[in-house]
Amino acid sequence: MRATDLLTVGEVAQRSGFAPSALRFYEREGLVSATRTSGGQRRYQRSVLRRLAFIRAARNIGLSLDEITAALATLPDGRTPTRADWARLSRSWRSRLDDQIKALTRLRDGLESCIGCGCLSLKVCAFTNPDDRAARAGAGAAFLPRLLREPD
Amino acid sequence: MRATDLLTVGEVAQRSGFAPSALRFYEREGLVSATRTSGGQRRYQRSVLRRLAFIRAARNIGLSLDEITAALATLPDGRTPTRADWARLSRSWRSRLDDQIKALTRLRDGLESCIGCGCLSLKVCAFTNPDDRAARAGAGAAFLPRLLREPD
DNA sequence: CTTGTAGTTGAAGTCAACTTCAAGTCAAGT
DNA sequence: ACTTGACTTGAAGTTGACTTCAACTACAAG
Repeated sequence: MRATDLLTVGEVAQRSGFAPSALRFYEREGLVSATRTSGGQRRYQRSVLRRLAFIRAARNIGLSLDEITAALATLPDGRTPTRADWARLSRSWRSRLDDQIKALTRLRDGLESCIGCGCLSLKVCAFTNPDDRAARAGAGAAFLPRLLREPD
Repeated sequence: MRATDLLTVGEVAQRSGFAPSALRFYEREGLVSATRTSGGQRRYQRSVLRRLAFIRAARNIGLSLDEITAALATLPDGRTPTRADWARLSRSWRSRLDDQIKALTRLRDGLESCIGCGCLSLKVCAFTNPDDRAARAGAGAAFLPRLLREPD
Protein backbone atom coordinates (compact mmCIF):
# COMPACT_ATOMS: atom_id res chain seq x y z
CA MET A 1 0.00 0.00 0.00
CA ARG A 2 1.55 3.31 -1.00
CA ALA A 3 2.07 5.61 1.93
CA THR A 4 1.48 8.81 -0.06
CA ASP A 5 1.74 9.69 -3.71
CA LEU A 6 5.50 9.36 -3.61
CA LEU A 7 7.24 6.85 -5.85
CA THR A 8 9.96 4.36 -5.01
CA VAL A 9 13.07 4.11 -7.11
CA GLY A 10 11.77 0.89 -8.61
CA GLU A 11 8.53 2.50 -9.66
CA VAL A 12 10.32 5.44 -11.20
CA ALA A 13 12.68 3.09 -12.99
CA GLN A 14 9.75 1.11 -14.34
CA ARG A 15 7.86 4.16 -15.50
CA SER A 16 10.77 6.18 -16.84
CA GLY A 17 12.69 3.41 -18.48
CA PHE A 18 15.88 4.37 -16.64
CA ALA A 19 17.65 1.74 -14.61
CA PRO A 20 17.71 2.32 -10.85
CA SER A 21 21.46 2.67 -11.10
CA ALA A 22 21.01 5.46 -13.62
CA LEU A 23 18.56 7.21 -11.32
CA ARG A 24 21.05 7.08 -8.47
CA PHE A 25 23.72 8.33 -10.84
CA TYR A 26 21.53 11.23 -11.95
CA GLU A 27 20.88 12.12 -8.36
CA ARG A 28 24.59 12.22 -7.58
CA GLU A 29 25.03 14.42 -10.63
CA GLY A 30 22.26 16.73 -9.53
CA LEU A 31 19.89 16.10 -12.42
CA VAL A 32 17.08 14.81 -10.27
CA SER A 33 16.34 14.84 -6.58
CA ALA A 34 14.36 12.75 -4.12
CA THR A 35 13.33 12.89 -0.50
CA ARG A 36 14.13 10.04 1.85
CA THR A 37 12.13 7.84 4.16
CA SER A 38 13.20 7.60 7.79
CA GLY A 39 15.08 4.48 6.76
CA GLY A 40 16.99 6.28 4.05
CA GLN A 41 15.16 5.03 0.97
CA ARG A 42 14.45 7.36 -1.93
CA ARG A 43 10.96 8.67 -2.54
CA TYR A 44 10.27 10.60 -5.72
CA GLN A 45 7.69 13.21 -6.52
CA ARG A 46 5.56 12.46 -9.53
CA SER A 47 7.04 15.48 -11.28
CA VAL A 48 10.34 13.68 -11.54
CA LEU A 49 8.83 11.65 -14.34
CA ARG A 50 8.48 14.66 -16.58
CA ARG A 51 11.96 15.74 -15.69
CA LEU A 52 13.24 12.31 -16.64
CA ALA A 53 11.22 12.42 -19.83
CA PHE A 54 13.00 15.63 -20.67
CA ILE A 55 16.34 14.05 -19.90
CA ARG A 56 15.60 11.09 -22.12
CA ALA A 57 14.44 13.28 -24.95
CA ALA A 58 17.50 15.46 -24.67
CA ARG A 59 19.77 12.43 -24.65
CA ASN A 60 17.98 11.19 -27.76
CA ILE A 61 18.68 14.48 -29.47
CA GLY A 62 22.27 14.13 -28.47
CA LEU A 63 22.85 16.46 -25.54
CA SER A 64 25.43 15.53 -22.96
CA LEU A 65 24.45 15.31 -19.32
CA ASP A 66 26.36 18.52 -18.71
CA GLU A 67 24.27 20.32 -21.28
CA ILE A 68 21.12 18.85 -19.84
CA THR A 69 22.14 19.99 -16.39
CA ALA A 70 22.65 23.48 -17.76
CA ALA A 71 19.28 23.44 -19.48
CA LEU A 72 17.51 22.23 -16.36
CA ALA A 73 19.16 25.00 -14.41
CA THR A 74 17.21 27.56 -16.42
CA LEU A 75 13.91 26.24 -15.12
CA PRO A 76 12.08 28.48 -12.66
CA ASP A 77 13.21 28.11 -9.09
CA GLY A 78 10.16 28.00 -6.96
CA ARG A 79 7.34 26.63 -9.02
CA THR A 80 6.74 23.41 -10.86
CA PRO A 81 7.71 23.84 -14.52
CA THR A 82 4.87 24.33 -16.95
CA ARG A 83 4.46 22.93 -20.43
CA ALA A 84 5.70 26.23 -21.75
CA ASP A 85 8.88 25.82 -19.77
CA TRP A 86 9.58 22.42 -21.26
CA ALA A 87 8.66 23.63 -24.72
CA ARG A 88 11.09 26.51 -24.42
CA LEU A 89 13.90 24.16 -23.51
CA SER A 90 13.28 21.81 -26.39
CA ARG A 91 12.83 24.50 -29.00
CA SER A 92 16.56 24.89 -29.60
CA TRP A 93 16.85 21.23 -30.48
CA ARG A 94 15.44 21.72 -33.92
CA SER A 95 18.36 23.58 -35.39
CA ARG A 96 20.67 21.10 -33.78
CA LEU A 97 18.92 18.27 -35.55
CA ASP A 98 18.89 20.29 -38.76
CA ASP A 99 22.64 20.67 -38.52
CA GLN A 100 23.12 16.99 -37.92
CA ILE A 101 20.93 16.09 -40.86
CA LYS A 102 22.74 18.53 -43.09
CA ALA A 103 26.12 17.16 -42.11
CA LEU A 104 25.06 13.61 -42.85
CA THR A 105 23.43 14.56 -46.13
CA ARG A 106 26.56 16.33 -47.21
CA LEU A 107 28.54 13.26 -46.31
CA ARG A 108 26.22 10.99 -48.25
CA ASP A 109 26.20 13.15 -51.34
CA GLY A 110 29.96 13.37 -51.24
CA LEU A 111 30.07 9.62 -50.99
CA GLU A 112 27.93 9.28 -54.10
CA SER A 113 30.48 11.16 -56.14
CA CYS A 114 33.37 9.31 -54.53
CA ILE A 115 32.18 5.75 -54.91
CA GLY A 116 32.67 5.74 -58.63
CA CYS A 117 36.32 6.61 -58.45
CA GLY A 118 37.24 4.63 -55.38
CA CYS A 119 39.81 7.29 -54.74
CA LEU A 120 39.63 7.93 -51.03
CA SER A 121 42.47 10.29 -51.66
CA LEU A 122 44.01 11.98 -48.68
CA LYS A 123 44.35 15.13 -50.72
CA VAL A 124 41.03 15.62 -52.43
CA CYS A 125 38.39 13.34 -50.95
CA ALA A 126 36.02 14.98 -48.51
CA PHE A 127 35.75 11.70 -46.67
CA THR A 128 39.30 11.43 -45.72
CA ASN A 129 40.83 14.86 -45.79
CA PRO A 130 41.56 15.68 -42.18
CA ASP A 131 41.77 19.41 -42.79
CA ASP A 132 38.40 19.63 -44.44
CA ARG A 133 35.87 21.25 -42.18
CA ALA A 134 33.01 19.46 -43.90
CA ALA A 135 34.64 16.11 -43.39
CA ARG A 136 35.13 16.91 -39.74
CA ALA A 137 31.53 17.90 -39.32
CA GLY A 138 30.77 14.65 -41.05
CA ALA A 139 32.72 12.92 -38.39
CA GLY A 140 29.64 13.50 -36.34
CA ALA A 141 28.31 10.37 -37.84
CA ALA A 142 30.71 8.43 -35.69
CA PHE A 143 29.01 6.49 -32.90
CA LEU A 144 25.60 7.02 -34.39
CA PRO A 145 25.43 3.59 -35.97
CA ARG A 146 26.37 1.86 -32.78
CA LEU A 147 23.12 3.06 -31.36
CA LEU A 148 21.18 2.65 -34.54
CA ARG A 149 22.13 -0.98 -34.43
CA GLU A 150 21.15 -1.50 -30.82
CA PRO A 151 17.38 -1.95 -31.33
CA ASP A 152 18.20 -5.48 -32.46
CA MET B 1 67.73 11.57 -46.87
CA ARG B 2 65.21 8.79 -47.22
CA ALA B 3 66.82 5.38 -47.39
CA THR B 4 64.16 3.88 -49.66
CA ASP B 5 60.56 4.75 -50.40
CA LEU B 6 59.49 3.63 -46.96
CA LEU B 7 57.88 6.11 -44.58
CA THR B 8 58.58 6.75 -40.92
CA VAL B 9 55.77 6.87 -38.41
CA GLY B 10 56.11 10.63 -38.26
CA GLU B 11 55.73 10.98 -42.00
CA VAL B 12 52.72 8.73 -42.05
CA ALA B 13 51.23 10.65 -39.15
CA GLN B 14 51.78 13.92 -40.98
CA ARG B 15 50.32 12.70 -44.23
CA SER B 16 47.42 10.69 -42.84
CA GLY B 17 46.36 13.03 -40.10
CA PHE B 18 46.48 10.27 -37.51
CA ALA B 19 48.60 10.76 -34.43
CA PRO B 20 51.60 8.46 -34.09
CA SER B 21 49.98 6.97 -31.02
CA ALA B 22 46.94 6.12 -33.09
CA LEU B 23 49.11 4.45 -35.71
CA ARG B 24 50.75 2.31 -33.06
CA PHE B 25 47.36 1.49 -31.66
CA TYR B 26 46.08 0.50 -35.11
CA GLU B 27 49.08 -1.73 -35.55
CA ARG B 28 48.43 -3.49 -32.27
CA GLU B 29 44.84 -3.94 -33.36
CA GLY B 30 45.89 -5.34 -36.70
CA LEU B 31 44.44 -2.61 -38.89
CA VAL B 32 47.75 -1.62 -40.43
CA SER B 33 51.19 -3.16 -40.53
CA ALA B 34 54.76 -1.98 -40.91
CA THR B 35 58.19 -3.45 -41.32
CA ARG B 36 60.99 -2.56 -38.95
CA THR B 37 64.49 -1.19 -39.28
CA SER B 38 67.34 -3.12 -37.71
CA GLY B 39 66.96 -0.75 -34.78
CA GLY B 40 63.28 -1.59 -34.34
CA GLN B 41 61.69 1.54 -35.80
CA ARG B 42 58.59 1.28 -37.95
CA ARG B 43 58.80 1.73 -41.70
CA TYR B 44 55.57 1.96 -43.68
CA GLN B 45 54.84 1.17 -47.29
CA ARG B 46 53.24 3.96 -49.24
CA SER B 47 50.09 1.85 -49.63
CA VAL B 48 49.38 2.26 -45.95
CA LEU B 49 48.24 5.80 -46.73
CA ARG B 50 45.32 4.58 -48.78
CA ARG B 51 44.48 2.06 -46.13
CA LEU B 52 44.49 4.81 -43.54
CA ALA B 53 42.38 6.98 -45.82
CA PHE B 54 39.86 4.17 -45.89
CA ILE B 55 39.96 3.89 -42.13
CA ARG B 56 39.40 7.60 -41.71
CA ALA B 57 36.53 7.64 -44.16
CA ALA B 58 34.94 4.64 -42.49
CA ARG B 59 35.29 6.28 -39.07
CA ASN B 60 33.67 9.39 -40.51
CA ILE B 61 30.75 7.32 -41.69
CA GLY B 62 30.50 5.86 -38.24
CA LEU B 63 31.97 2.38 -38.41
CA SER B 64 33.66 0.97 -35.35
CA LEU B 65 37.22 -0.25 -35.56
CA ASP B 66 35.92 -3.79 -35.31
CA GLU B 67 33.76 -3.27 -38.35
CA ILE B 68 36.62 -1.67 -40.21
CA THR B 69 38.82 -4.61 -39.35
CA ALA B 70 36.19 -6.94 -40.73
CA ALA B 71 35.86 -4.87 -43.90
CA LEU B 72 39.61 -4.78 -44.44
CA ALA B 73 39.72 -8.53 -44.01
CA THR B 74 37.71 -8.93 -47.20
CA LEU B 75 40.45 -7.31 -49.26
CA PRO B 76 42.40 -9.67 -51.56
CA ASP B 77 45.23 -11.45 -49.86
CA GLY B 78 48.17 -11.32 -52.17
CA ARG B 79 47.86 -8.21 -54.29
CA THR B 80 47.63 -4.54 -53.56
CA PRO B 81 43.96 -3.47 -53.45
CA THR B 82 42.67 -1.66 -56.53
CA ARG B 83 40.30 1.26 -56.72
CA ALA B 84 37.54 -1.18 -57.42
CA ASP B 85 38.30 -2.95 -54.16
CA TRP B 86 38.02 0.24 -52.16
CA ALA B 87 34.89 1.28 -54.03
CA ARG B 88 33.28 -2.06 -53.24
CA LEU B 89 33.96 -1.62 -49.54
CA SER B 90 32.53 1.87 -49.42
CA ARG B 91 29.44 1.11 -51.45
CA SER B 92 27.51 -0.24 -48.48
CA TRP B 93 27.99 3.00 -46.60
CA ARG B 94 25.32 4.77 -48.56
CA SER B 95 22.37 2.89 -47.11
CA ARG B 96 23.90 3.28 -43.70
CA LEU B 97 23.95 7.03 -44.13
CA ASP B 98 20.45 6.93 -45.54
CA ASP B 99 19.27 5.15 -42.43
CA GLN B 100 20.96 7.64 -40.17
CA ILE B 101 19.45 10.55 -42.05
CA LYS B 102 16.03 8.96 -41.92
CA ALA B 103 16.26 8.39 -38.19
CA LEU B 104 17.26 11.98 -37.53
CA THR B 105 14.58 13.34 -39.84
CA ARG B 106 11.97 11.28 -38.08
CA LEU B 107 13.21 12.63 -34.80
CA ARG B 108 13.11 16.22 -36.01
CA ASP B 109 9.64 15.94 -37.48
CA GLY B 110 8.41 14.35 -34.30
CA LEU B 111 9.93 17.22 -32.41
CA GLU B 112 8.08 19.74 -34.54
CA SER B 113 4.77 18.28 -33.52
CA CYS B 114 5.84 17.95 -29.91
CA ILE B 115 7.20 21.41 -29.28
CA GLY B 116 3.81 23.01 -29.39
CA CYS B 117 2.40 20.90 -26.64
CA GLY B 118 5.45 20.66 -24.44
CA CYS B 119 4.21 17.27 -23.44
CA LEU B 120 7.28 15.08 -23.38
CA SER B 121 4.92 12.43 -22.17
CA LEU B 122 6.41 9.11 -21.21
CA LYS B 123 3.41 7.40 -22.75
CA VAL B 124 2.89 9.03 -26.09
CA CYS B 125 5.85 11.17 -27.05
CA ALA B 126 8.22 9.64 -29.55
CA PHE B 127 11.07 11.45 -27.91
CA THR B 128 10.78 9.90 -24.57
CA ASN B 129 8.98 6.61 -24.92
CA PRO B 130 11.58 3.98 -24.17
CA ASP B 131 9.61 1.21 -25.86
CA ASP B 132 9.28 3.09 -29.11
CA ARG B 133 11.50 1.63 -31.77
CA ALA B 134 11.66 4.93 -33.60
CA ALA B 135 12.78 6.74 -30.49
CA ARG B 136 15.45 4.15 -29.94
CA ALA B 137 16.69 4.49 -33.48
CA GLY B 138 16.61 8.19 -32.83
CA ALA B 139 18.87 7.60 -29.90
CA GLY B 140 21.47 7.24 -32.55
CA ALA B 141 21.72 10.97 -32.47
CA ALA B 142 23.49 10.67 -29.17
CA PHE B 143 27.19 11.45 -29.39
CA LEU B 144 26.81 12.99 -32.80
CA PRO B 145 26.78 16.55 -31.53
CA ARG B 146 29.87 16.02 -29.45
CA LEU B 147 31.73 15.53 -32.68
CA LEU B 148 29.80 18.14 -34.56
CA ARG B 149 30.95 20.61 -31.99
CA GLU B 150 34.59 19.58 -32.13
CA PRO B 151 35.60 21.56 -35.26
CA ASP B 152 35.90 24.52 -32.94
C1' DC C 1 7.30 -11.29 13.97
C1' DT C 2 8.96 -13.37 10.06
C1' DT C 3 10.04 -13.37 5.45
C1' DG C 4 11.22 -11.93 0.99
C1' DT C 5 11.59 -8.35 -2.18
C1' DA C 6 13.40 -4.06 -2.84
C1' DG C 7 16.38 -0.73 -1.34
C1' DT C 8 21.09 1.32 0.52
C1' DT C 9 26.25 2.52 0.06
C1' DG C 10 31.02 3.47 -1.90
C1' DA C 11 34.21 1.62 -4.78
C1' DA C 12 35.41 -0.39 -8.73
C1' DG C 13 34.48 -1.99 -13.42
C1' DT C 14 32.94 -1.29 -18.40
C1' DC C 15 33.29 0.34 -23.21
C1' DA C 16 35.77 2.50 -27.35
C1' DA C 17 39.36 4.61 -29.13
C1' DC C 18 42.85 6.45 -28.14
C1' DT C 19 46.56 9.50 -25.38
C1' DT C 20 50.02 10.16 -22.01
C1' DC C 21 53.92 8.86 -19.45
C1' DA C 22 58.57 7.45 -18.18
C1' DA C 23 62.66 5.78 -19.38
C1' DG C 24 65.32 4.72 -22.65
C1' DT C 25 67.14 3.87 -27.99
C1' DC C 26 67.85 5.09 -32.97
C1' DA C 27 69.01 7.77 -37.11
C1' DA C 28 70.94 11.34 -39.51
C1' DG C 29 73.18 15.81 -40.23
C1' DT C 30 77.50 18.24 -39.10
C1' DA D 1 81.87 11.38 -32.75
C1' DC D 2 78.35 14.08 -31.26
C1' DT D 3 74.05 16.04 -30.87
C1' DT D 4 69.31 16.41 -31.48
C1' DG D 5 64.99 15.14 -32.76
C1' DA D 6 62.38 11.19 -33.74
C1' DC D 7 61.43 6.82 -32.26
C1' DT D 8 60.67 2.60 -28.98
C1' DT D 9 58.00 0.04 -25.18
C1' DG D 10 54.35 -1.43 -21.74
C1' DA D 11 51.45 0.39 -18.51
C1' DA D 12 48.36 3.48 -17.04
C1' DG D 13 45.20 7.33 -17.79
C1' DT D 14 41.18 9.67 -20.26
C1' DT D 15 36.12 10.59 -21.27
C1' DG D 16 31.07 9.97 -20.57
C1' DA D 17 27.53 7.61 -18.90
C1' DC D 18 26.59 4.44 -16.60
C1' DT D 19 26.67 -0.74 -14.46
C1' DT D 20 28.21 -4.11 -11.25
C1' DC D 21 29.57 -5.66 -6.88
C1' DA D 22 29.50 -6.91 -1.98
C1' DA D 23 27.69 -6.38 2.17
C1' DC D 24 24.15 -4.77 4.42
C1' DT D 25 19.21 -2.60 5.69
C1' DA D 26 14.22 -1.32 5.08
C1' DC D 27 9.49 -2.05 4.12
C1' DA D 28 5.16 -4.27 3.82
C1' DA D 29 2.44 -8.49 3.43
C1' DG D 30 0.86 -12.33 5.95
